Amino acid sequence: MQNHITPQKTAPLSITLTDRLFDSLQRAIVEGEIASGSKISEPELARQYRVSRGSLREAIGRLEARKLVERKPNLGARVVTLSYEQLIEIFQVREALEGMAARLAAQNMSDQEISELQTLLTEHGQQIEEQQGQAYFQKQGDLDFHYRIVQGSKNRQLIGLLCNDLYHLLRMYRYQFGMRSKRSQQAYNEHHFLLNAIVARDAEMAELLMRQHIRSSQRNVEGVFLNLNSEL
Amino acid sequence: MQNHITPQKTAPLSITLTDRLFDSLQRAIVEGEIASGSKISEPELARQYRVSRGSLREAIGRLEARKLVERKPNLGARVVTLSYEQLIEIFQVREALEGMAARLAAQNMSDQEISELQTLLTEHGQQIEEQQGQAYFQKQGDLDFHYRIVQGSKNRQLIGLLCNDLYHLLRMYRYQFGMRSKRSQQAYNEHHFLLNAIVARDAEMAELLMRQHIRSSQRNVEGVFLNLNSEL
DNA sequence: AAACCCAAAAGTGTCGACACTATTTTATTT
DNA sequence: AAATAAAATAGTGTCGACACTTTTGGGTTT
Repeated sequence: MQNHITPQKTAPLSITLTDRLFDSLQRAIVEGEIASGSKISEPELARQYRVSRGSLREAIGRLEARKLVERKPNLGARVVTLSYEQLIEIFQVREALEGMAARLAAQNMSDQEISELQTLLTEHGQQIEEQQGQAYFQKQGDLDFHYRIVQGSKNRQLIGLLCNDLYHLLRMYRYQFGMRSKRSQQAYNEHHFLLNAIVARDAEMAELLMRQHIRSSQRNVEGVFLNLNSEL
Repeated sequence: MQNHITPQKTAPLSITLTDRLFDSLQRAIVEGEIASGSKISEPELARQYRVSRGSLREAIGRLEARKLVERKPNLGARVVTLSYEQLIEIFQVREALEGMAARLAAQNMSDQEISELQTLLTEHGQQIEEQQGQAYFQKQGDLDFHYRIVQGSKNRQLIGLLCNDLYHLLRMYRYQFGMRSKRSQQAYNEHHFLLNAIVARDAEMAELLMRQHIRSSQRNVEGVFLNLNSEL
């Protein structure tokens, strides 16, 4: 029984409701709209999003798989609570995975992709000179750069782990702790070294430099946290 | 408000149906009971397991998150098809993650845990001498050893990624391709070297040895596949 | 007033039914 | 008979309802 009054068949965007719900919720959680550590009430959220509980539960299930919420049987789901310890854990995993990604990228990126990455990095350099202090673009730029290298690894397991699982958690930390680093110039330099290694197809060196880069970023975060604590 | 009459509070057997379903399906898929690459019919499976489709769908959702099945909107879910390329990808991720795990384990394992691991390894050595060729126990032993080191890293992100995501996929390959390695003696030696590094609390060396160990295992698998192809 | 118990309310887990989409089968045209 | 179109079938996506569990609130006892 096809309804011949609905001509919007043109949009095979049959993206499922659960998908959209998942995206919305993920964004809301990452950006702190739904407070970290808060309990998630299924009936309430279902009303709020005008959606049945069934679909909502499937979306929450995915959020759980991405470690954005924790669920206990018969008790419900809570948004994860961020901790300094967990952030360090994430940095350690990133160091391992992105180090490998850089190694593989040095082997597997196409010349085309590499030259695009060079262009991107040049733009970043200009932005840093022009607008000193505006950390917003830098953060985005940093993410872009890392993102491309991960893609360049051509390892789909790796890509999935980093882009689907870890990066969202990391973005959540950035939003909620508002980490504004003053090391954009330093980070830019490190990106440059790393890219040089990739251009030279030096996999070993690429991994080394990526790991140093991430450790450096980690130390920066550690410093911020120490300062924060000393201010209390 | 302690209830001194209900001591069985210790056993919260309220494990949800979806949980059990997920476990059953995961086992069935990993062990090949549900053929790799085959389509999953929700109504059929629901009848088979005497369960409603709703619960089944939640379980399938989790399987998807663990990359054991792939789902396309309105088309349904299929068990992932294993490929040589994907197996190599998994080895690369393992090398990165378990390398880091070994590094952290060298720093964070308790003396108690280390000595237990030494005991375990000694048992493995005896088993190898006693029953040459019985690769079953060796495989299990290898998994035990790696499992403990990952736990020893004390990094919950890392533990989750390896034990919940990757290891099941890896077990699936083992079941379906029946990889029986003839290098149990070699693997045992490598485990021993690695453990020595951990005993010495040499994190750098532990990571290096773990990575070599996994690469060695990877080369073994590559060899098996090449032989397989030359036999066709 | 604090601790305990019990009933009411709210929340989660599970189910069956309906709506819409994709596939297969049947019917029609050339 | 092959190709196309239409109808029937099967499958997935979404929903509302019921069952069971946990929490809440009020009433009783010490």
